[in-house]
Amino acid sequence: MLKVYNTMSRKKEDFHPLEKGKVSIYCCGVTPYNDPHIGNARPFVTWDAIRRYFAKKGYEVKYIQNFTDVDDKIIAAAKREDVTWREISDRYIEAYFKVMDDLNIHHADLYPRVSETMEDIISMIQTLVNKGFAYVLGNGDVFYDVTKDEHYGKLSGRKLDDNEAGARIEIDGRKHHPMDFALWKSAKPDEPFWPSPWGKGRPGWHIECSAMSLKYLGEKFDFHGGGADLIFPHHENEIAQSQAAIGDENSFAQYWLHNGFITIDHEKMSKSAGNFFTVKEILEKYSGEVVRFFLLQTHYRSPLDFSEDRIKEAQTAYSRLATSKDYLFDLIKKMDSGDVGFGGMGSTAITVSKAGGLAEMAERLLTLFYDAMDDDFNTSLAISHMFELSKEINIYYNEIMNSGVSGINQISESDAKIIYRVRDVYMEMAGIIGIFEKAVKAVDENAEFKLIDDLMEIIIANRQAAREAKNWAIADDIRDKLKAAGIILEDTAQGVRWKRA
RNA sequence: GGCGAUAUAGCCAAGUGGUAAGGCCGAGGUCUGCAAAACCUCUAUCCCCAGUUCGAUUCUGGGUGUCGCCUCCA
Repeated sequence: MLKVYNTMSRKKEDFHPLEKGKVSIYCCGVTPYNDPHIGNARPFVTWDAIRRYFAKKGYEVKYIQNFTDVDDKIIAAAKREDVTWREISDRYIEAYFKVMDDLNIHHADLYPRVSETMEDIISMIQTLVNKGFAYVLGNGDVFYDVTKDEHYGKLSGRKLDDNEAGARIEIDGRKHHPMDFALWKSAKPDEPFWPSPWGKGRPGWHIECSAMSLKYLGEKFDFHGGGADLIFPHHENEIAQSQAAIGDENSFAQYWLHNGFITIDHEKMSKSAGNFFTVKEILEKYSGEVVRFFLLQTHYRSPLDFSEDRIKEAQTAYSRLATSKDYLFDLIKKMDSGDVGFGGMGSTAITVSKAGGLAEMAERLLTLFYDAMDDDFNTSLAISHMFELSKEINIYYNEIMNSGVSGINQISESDAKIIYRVRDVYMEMAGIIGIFEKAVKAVDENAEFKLIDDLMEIIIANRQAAREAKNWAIADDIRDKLKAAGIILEDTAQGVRWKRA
């Protein structure tokens, strides 16, 4: 049974989908006004792993993620650069996709934008006004009236009176209650605007997510997610306005999931504080898969400190897993190309299966992997099971490579089947974590990679000749130069392996 | 001030009422022309105090530390 931690109840709950076999997810997206930073990446990587997991379990997943493309910060950026707000939002939406693609993040089923959802937003505000949950000021501003909402504060656990004490914001005297929030803002000069029953203006923050999720997922859907800082006020307000508009306090999202923050030197990273790393700059030194792996090595709700040391560590750990993957594919490549002489029926009978234990281990670890994911998507624990399988694969690989006089010629047919199965298990785990996709694809589908593959064979063969002549200077020189070029050679008792750094 | 998290080895990080996964780093070893990779061995009693219990790191209460939200923020 899948359990998820629901912020609403502050505990883990059994997950029951609203509709059998289907999962609907709304994840708060970004306001596209600058390059996404590593903190932005966390929720999207998290949700990507979650939806991959649901898909793997056979659910039909519907995943919606918005772009808040009408916003103060976008307008401000546009003014700074003397371009239109749309240029800014288009530019950074593009930047968003570029970076997320590098992180192997599957695209959402839909990326609604505020600017394209205006009618729905306006009609929702109208409903709230009609029902008496919102009031219109003389200048055309519309506010949500929190005092009309007896359930207000149920997600964040806040009471209306508690919030005033330490609030450092200047209270807008036109509001009926300090916690009232804007649904519609009348346009100031030089600002983009849309016509509405209350005059020219644009939506306030919060209402867009309500309108979009209801439009595309209906009055009830399974998950709503985002960063922990969105709990209040953003999600609180979404709940308030949505449930008020629908008239059902059990409507809207059923499970609220919030990821923890990324910190830099244990301080919260934030754009305003200036202590942030964009994903782009991290990707200059580390692959998207490593960044992704780094994020998933910690449970999504825990805080996560980012630093050069941490990401380096993740890269080393990732390489370890990748080595086992390479071992498996190496074995299979040899088997498929006929380098492996199968023992045939006669010799199979006298060959003790070396892979038997591995097969058992793989199945057990796969089960544990799923158990971990079932426990509130514990990718950290799930990955640890992958490491255990990795070790078993390495042991088997070394054993089989060291067993024959001429390398691997000891694989019985039954063991071969096991190797394929272990490959599938290992790649299934990797597929949920979302790693080993670029490299695998590259070899299969990329002609240039095939070429490099062939070239490497030539280089290695020549270097081997030098080694046989004990010309270590040339052999080492070739290895050093390849390393400088980004290719690592490993001389083993069973032959030479190469991989990209 | 209100609300909410969290405290596990040198570092990172899971987890359980019955003496603690995994990763990184470090030490020694196997293999090896060297290097690398891989493998083997070694490295914790879980912030403090009190309580519940046969037994708590795991539950309860208190304390302390750290972090976050209450203002745009993933």
